[in-house]
Amino acid sequence: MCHRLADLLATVTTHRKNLEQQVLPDKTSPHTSVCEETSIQETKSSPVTPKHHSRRGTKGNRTNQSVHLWEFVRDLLLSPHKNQDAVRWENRKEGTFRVVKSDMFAQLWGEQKKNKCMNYEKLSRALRHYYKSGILERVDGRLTYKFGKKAHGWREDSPKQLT
DNA sequence: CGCCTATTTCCTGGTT
DNA sequence: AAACCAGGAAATAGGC
Repeated sequence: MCHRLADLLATVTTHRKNLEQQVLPDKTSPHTSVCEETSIQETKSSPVTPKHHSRRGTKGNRTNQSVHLWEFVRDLLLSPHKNQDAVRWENRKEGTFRVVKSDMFAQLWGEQKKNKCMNYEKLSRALRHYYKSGILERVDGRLTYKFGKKAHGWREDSPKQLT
């Protein structure tokens, strides 16, 4: 849920996260709606058919289906397909990449997660969490990140796993 | 149901 | 001044 619009209106005076404000019976808004921002609602009849892995094949198909953020970014980098200039390699060998269009970058992630309220601020926070786990490493320069030791599958000559 | 992980959401404050 | 970056906290969502 990402509709705190009512909150904003109510918290005009105090902006302290305390005060248990669990009383929000205000249903004055018939369609609180999600946080519609960019009214770009193309997809409707667009052929977004992923058309691959139709769940099955070898039995163990339950290990993961959620696609982690870093994998999503890696796949975006690896396929000039969708990635409309949202993110680009800075140095493929090093594993550094740069977010060119932060808005679209967040847009794409939002689509993937079916979250209309995604934005770069929140996406970048999730990315920052990766520094601690070693999936990403910090590098200087705005909008630039680097794959860490725990990330795999992004090298040009990487058969797959292999630390 | 509870625990756990991977984000997601929010926020304060600093930097470019 | 608008966009970013840094993290801490707390809330969620899905899996097990």
